[in-house]
Amino acid sequence: MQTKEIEQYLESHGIKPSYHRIRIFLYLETRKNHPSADQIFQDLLKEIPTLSKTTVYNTLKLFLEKGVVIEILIHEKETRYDADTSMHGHFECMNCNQITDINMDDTGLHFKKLEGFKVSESHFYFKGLCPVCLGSSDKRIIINNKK
Amino acid sequence: MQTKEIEQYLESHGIKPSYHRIRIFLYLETRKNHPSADQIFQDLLKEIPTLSKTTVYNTLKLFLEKGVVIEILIHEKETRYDADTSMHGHFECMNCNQITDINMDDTGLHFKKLEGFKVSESHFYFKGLCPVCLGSSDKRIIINNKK
DNA sequence: ATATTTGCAAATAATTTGCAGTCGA
DNA sequence: TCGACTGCAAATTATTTGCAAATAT
Repeated sequence: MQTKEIEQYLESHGIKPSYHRIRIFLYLETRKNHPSADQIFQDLLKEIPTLSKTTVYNTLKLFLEKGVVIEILIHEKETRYDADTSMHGHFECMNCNQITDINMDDTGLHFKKLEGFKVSESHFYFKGLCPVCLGSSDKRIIINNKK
Repeated sequence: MQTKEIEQYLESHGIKPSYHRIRIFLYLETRKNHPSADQIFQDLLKEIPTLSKTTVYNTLKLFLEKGVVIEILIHEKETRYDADTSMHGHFECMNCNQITDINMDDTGLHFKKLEGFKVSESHFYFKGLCPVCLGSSDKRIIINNKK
């Protein structure tokens, strides 16, 4: 997305497109790295030295309320964020902690409506070892990196 | 499960069945209420006044490592625990915060293996309103209780 | 000029850790 | 007796809050 598009996208969701908001959304949009609030803060701080962590938290909270990002509750310690709000799953590598998008069609996953419930969010995630860490010839990193 | 069975179950998973460990496992087993560490602590404190929260945390960590409980990462604030380690989903009501087990067969959910990944855990959860809160004639509680 | 956005510093809350006392085989 | 289990208190860490300063319309 271009900056112009992001402005429109945010506005269409009732978010005034301030400079910091655009930059944070752009970050999520382009990196697609499912970062924590702190990762966003640390990375953007290099480019925007005046940025404060409170603003990151404020912005993420607003984005969440307005539905332009979703929370990924996959890591015990910290919430991760995703600007892709379409239905998809996630995989967290227990070795490198990278989070990968999982296309639902690829998994063949589907489910019917839950009787009697009003479902507003559906999430699914997996944990294990990603192809990169699996393929590593040095298996020690898998053991040593254990949290 | 009887206390005797729990002792055997814990031992078979490499856990020495101390009094507190048995009581905590029994709590999870019988209530099936997907509690937080604090909920377990508060409830058991009434019956075991000498219990400390550290012991609850220690025990849950051990249970997790030994695979007799799973973590439910569905609530942003706190980790919930489940002694049912079989594959099943969860539903968190955004009104009453109750967590309900979802039988995978009921949802028709299934998925094929993820190519190239070594999957050791699969989780899925839903959020929305449960039948009880949906059926309530006083809709205000749904609005007022909003976190 | 007026409402919104930002940011510092302090507060909160879940969880972890260090360490000493206690208990059970 | 000896190592495992327990628990207090302090530390850590992610997140939130109060409020004042900066900014935008």
